[in-house]
Amino acid sequence: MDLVPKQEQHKEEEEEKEEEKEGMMILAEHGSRANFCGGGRRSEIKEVDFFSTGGARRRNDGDGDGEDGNREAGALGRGNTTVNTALDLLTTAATAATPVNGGEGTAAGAASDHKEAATVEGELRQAGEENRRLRRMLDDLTRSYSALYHQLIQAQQQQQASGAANSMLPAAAATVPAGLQFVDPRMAPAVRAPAALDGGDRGDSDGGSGSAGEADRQNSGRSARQEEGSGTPEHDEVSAERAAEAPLRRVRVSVRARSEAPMISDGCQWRKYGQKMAKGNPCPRAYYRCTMATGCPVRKQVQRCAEDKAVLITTYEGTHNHQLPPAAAAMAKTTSSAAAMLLSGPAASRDAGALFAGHHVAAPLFQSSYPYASAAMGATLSASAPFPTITLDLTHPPAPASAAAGLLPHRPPALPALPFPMYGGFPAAHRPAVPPQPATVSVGLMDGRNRSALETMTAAITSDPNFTAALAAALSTIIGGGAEAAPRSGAGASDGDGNNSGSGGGH
DNA sequence: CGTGTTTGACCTGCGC
DNA sequence: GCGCAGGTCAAACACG
Repeated sequence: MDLVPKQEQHKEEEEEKEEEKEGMMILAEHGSRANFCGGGRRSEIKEVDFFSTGGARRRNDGDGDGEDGNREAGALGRGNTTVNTALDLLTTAATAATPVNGGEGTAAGAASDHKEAATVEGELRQAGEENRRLRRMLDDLTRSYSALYHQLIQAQQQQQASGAANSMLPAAAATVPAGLQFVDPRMAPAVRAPAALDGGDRGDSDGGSGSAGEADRQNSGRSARQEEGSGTPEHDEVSAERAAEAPLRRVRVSVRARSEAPMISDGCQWRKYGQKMAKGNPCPRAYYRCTMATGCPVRKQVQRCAEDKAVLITTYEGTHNHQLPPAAAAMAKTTSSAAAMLLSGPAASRDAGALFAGHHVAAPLFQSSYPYASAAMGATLSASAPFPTITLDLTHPPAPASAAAGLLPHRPPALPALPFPMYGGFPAAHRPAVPPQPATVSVGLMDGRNRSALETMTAAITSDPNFTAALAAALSTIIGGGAEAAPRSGAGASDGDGNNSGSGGGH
């Protein structure tokens, strides 16, 4: 009901944001304007909308080389796949804090604005150069990946040819190499699972109607349990089937990011429905459900990391049964891609579960199966969680994919901590190829605690070309697989801080 | 007054 | 069977 006016309001805010996006990165660098410690419940800056989709274009436009941002992003993809991995960081706070042109009229103010504009322009040029460098690096990585992939396929074919009669090999391993799974998750039995996370697909296919209830039943723990409780014979088959699918359906995507804000923004509207103290963590865990549509089963948990309270852990579960705003869709793409990577290797997932059960470590599954994705995205798999959970760690620059594959020479690991890594080269590329633990402390952003969430988040994402590369790779696994049409998944990142105008949640 | 948050109670699964 | 922990519900409360 209230969605319409709120959306309109949101639209207006977005327009304002559009105007201010250009300066976001610079603002982040300057840092001082972002106020993440708002006091009021409503006025507090709670969101870090780091998956908004328009800013890169603006920045690229500002680059002045006449190159369209979309084209730039398109270069990230290979062939016909256009993957816009541009990640924008913006906060409502920063937006609000950004001075609005006009109104002041004082000469000093005008001079100051002019000076700032010049500074911004310079920064934008630097950003443009950085973008070009990133693109080149991405191209290199992509080429290297393609070469390796083809080698893998050839090796696989040779293996199959030589060992065709050898039935000792597990079928999956013999026919679907991990790399292939990554490249084309559709070939894996669990392919539907990522689609399950991808609410957008369904929403597009059936308009999101009619499936909401089912999705809710599928994703609501309580409802699912109640449903499974009916033990009629004819339910047994279904139950068994559901039992088999349940783990896939319950896949969760967790996003770790440094943020002072109580929640990170993903463009979705959330309503808090519970809060619990989790064992082993002094910080409470908040439970949110999506309120963008009635009965949307998507839920998320927000909790601060026990080891580092500056790290915000957002876990998404479920499938949106409605259209998502661009920002949310972008985030959804990311998380659904991550889920796709996780689910495209069911055998690997099980292996990981067996190998790492109870240890809560990053399963090296991704290092083995998805060297690029894992190394680049910092994607880790937690086997200790009740459900398969893939974690996208944005708290520190992930290991370089190319380095992980031994494609690029290692560089000295120690680099001076830059105030804003985005403009300081690629610190991420200098990190060890394989992080020892997922919970390892950020290197490049080690001193980011004192920085605003915007700055750290921005740095975490934008400074890391491998992250975007991995996103491109991950998205490419979805694109063409039916998820491309409008990949929206239950991943959003955030927002909720109370500004949500909930339409009433799922009950 | 409508909407969202808080918070204690309740339910369920799991391990011992 | 019991206790613990995770997850959810819903009444009470707060806010605009």
